Amino acid sequence: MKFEAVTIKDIAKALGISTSTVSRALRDSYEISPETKQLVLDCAEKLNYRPNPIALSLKEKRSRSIGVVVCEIANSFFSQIINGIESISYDRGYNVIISQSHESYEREVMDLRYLASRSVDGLLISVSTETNDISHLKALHEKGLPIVFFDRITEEINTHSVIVDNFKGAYEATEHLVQNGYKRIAAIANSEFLSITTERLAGYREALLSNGLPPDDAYIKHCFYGGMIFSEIEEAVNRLFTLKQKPDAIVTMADKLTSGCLKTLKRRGLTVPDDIALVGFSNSDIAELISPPLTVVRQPAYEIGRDATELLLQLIESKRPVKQFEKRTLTPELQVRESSFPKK
Amino acid sequence: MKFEAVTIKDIAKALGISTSTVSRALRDSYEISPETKQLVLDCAEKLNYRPNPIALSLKEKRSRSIGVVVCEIANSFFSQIINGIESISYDRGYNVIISQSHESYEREVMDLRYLASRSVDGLLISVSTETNDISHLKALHEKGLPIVFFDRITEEINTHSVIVDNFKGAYEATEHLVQNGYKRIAAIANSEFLSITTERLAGYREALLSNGLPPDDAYIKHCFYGGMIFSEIEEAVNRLFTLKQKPDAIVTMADKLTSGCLKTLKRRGLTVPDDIALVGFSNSDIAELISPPLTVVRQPAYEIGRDATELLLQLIESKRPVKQFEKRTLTPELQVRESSFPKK
DNA sequence: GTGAAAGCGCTAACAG
DNA sequence: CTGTTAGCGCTTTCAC
Repeated sequence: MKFEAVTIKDIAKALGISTSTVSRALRDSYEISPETKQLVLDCAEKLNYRPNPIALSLKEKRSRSIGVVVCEIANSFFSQIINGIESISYDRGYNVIISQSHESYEREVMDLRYLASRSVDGLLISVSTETNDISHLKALHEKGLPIVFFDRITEEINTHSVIVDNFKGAYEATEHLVQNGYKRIAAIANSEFLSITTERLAGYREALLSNGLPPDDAYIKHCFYGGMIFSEIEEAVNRLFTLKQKPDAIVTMADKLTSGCLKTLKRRGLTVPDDIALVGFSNSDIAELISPPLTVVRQPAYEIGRDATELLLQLIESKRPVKQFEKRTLTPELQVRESSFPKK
Repeated sequence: MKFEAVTIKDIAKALGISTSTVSRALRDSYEISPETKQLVLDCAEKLNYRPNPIALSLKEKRSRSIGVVVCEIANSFFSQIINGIESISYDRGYNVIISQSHESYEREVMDLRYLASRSVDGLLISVSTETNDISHLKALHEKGLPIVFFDRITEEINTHSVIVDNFKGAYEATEHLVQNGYKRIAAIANSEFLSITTERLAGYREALLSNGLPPDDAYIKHCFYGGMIFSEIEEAVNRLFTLKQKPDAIVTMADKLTSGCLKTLKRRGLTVPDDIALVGFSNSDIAELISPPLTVVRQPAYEIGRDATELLLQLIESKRPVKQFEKRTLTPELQVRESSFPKK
């Protein structure tokens, strides 16, 4: 059930010339006479000739496709990133093959195996929250597969990466709460080894410290599965409320955690920000429609995708091995709304 | 900058046998002696041999990839669909190449040309809101490209399609409003020629009629760009408020329109549902967190993607031309929340 | 039971 | 300026 495509051979036959002449004419080679060129071009047009990318890939030993691994497509932050990835790849004639890890290390390893078997020319990845051991990535990298990390990166592999200033994002969110009169600010983050966790918690701690509030680890909760299991977030929140000194504000360090946390607070019948304030990393387009309108740290997701793709294509298309790597850091934005209004 | 892959040739050389023997051994052909087979298998294992999918594609004249065209990835409904598409394709060893039309007809045509040039084995598409003329799709279909439509379908091409019962979804949403005491129920929909528009508006009209409320076209507004331009929705809403008899409720017929409409209502300082009630098609995971919690028609998006992919792979892998086509209709669910609470 | 050779669509080195 | 040929990795007749 597949339609027969027109090949270079058909053109050659139609014109009574050799395939190589056709090939050269199509690529506008200087060796071909203008007349022949025109003839070939016209014929190609007439027969509606389309070069077969697979044959080209086989020849050039490149697939013109890149692999993308994210935890979840149906997450505003990542779908916006994919949007950015897609826009650049499309322009440059690359396919994008998307895989989801669903925050599972095991699934991530499988995804990578799959992408490698589809011989992608390069890889864009934000590791799963479960991923601590990155030997699967190292192996690919050592074999020469160009990789660019974004969002959740690793220092263990020397290559380009694109992130936002996570420290700053969390710092500003936390300091904003302090300035609005909140004193016992808790944090809910992903697993401990994730780069975004470390960086964001560092910003959070520093903001507390420089505002004279000693950070207390009892106020920091981790979600090992990144909130893929709702009960995980629920439990983290509930735990915070068992403390003698209940928190009066929470900073959530990722999209999924932000919505999950708010959901939990509501189910507990708490009013935000009167009972407890909330600021979270979130790229939801409807943060302003939420009740209460959410104060968020919003990341330039489209730009992250775009930049990561540009860097990756640069690696892929570079003639000589790239030795200098760039860690591009974009700036997140704190969007203040009601969920963090000054404490009464 | 690409790593050299192990080929069948390397194995042959290492073992001092021919490539055809290796090929046959790997495919477990009956013609090869068990000993040779084992030898080859072991060697392949040792060298970490991976078949080159591109070479296979060239030979088999199939790419093992399918193209997907949606208006926008960063839209809950579509990202959930893609999630479903991805899960099936992954299991069956197919790549998914995603393109976005951004609700532009022109862009859709370009996407299709691109996908065709990448020689996808099949196509999953939900047409853009601008798409009225589908000759570009017809051309591909006639050439033999298997196509499955989902969500926004067309009757002009005889093939499988997967939708939800749009009539029912809109009917229930509208009737629910009527039962809660609303009398002047407006509708905001996509462009007129879209299948979802026709079907949903039919359900809306029928619900009004069978409840003794004559439908009035002045209460129906279309967004030609599907709300990709926010001002479009804003204007639609504003127009409704210029009517002598202002509406007391709105039904929005798509995700983007729902959030856009609510945003507009809020900016106008209106309270939902006291000033005006709202029910909309939406697959947002945080509909319950919105202020007020939104009554929505939720579609089984993951299942739509899953079913559409199954049907497509069925077409692709079918030995004989398929003549019988299925229009699979899933059931949407009305989730009642505050935004449509009984009129006071 | 195994090997040699052709061919998928295309490019490129080598001849004229 | 154009044609011949080989080869990318793999499968598959066709010989032996």
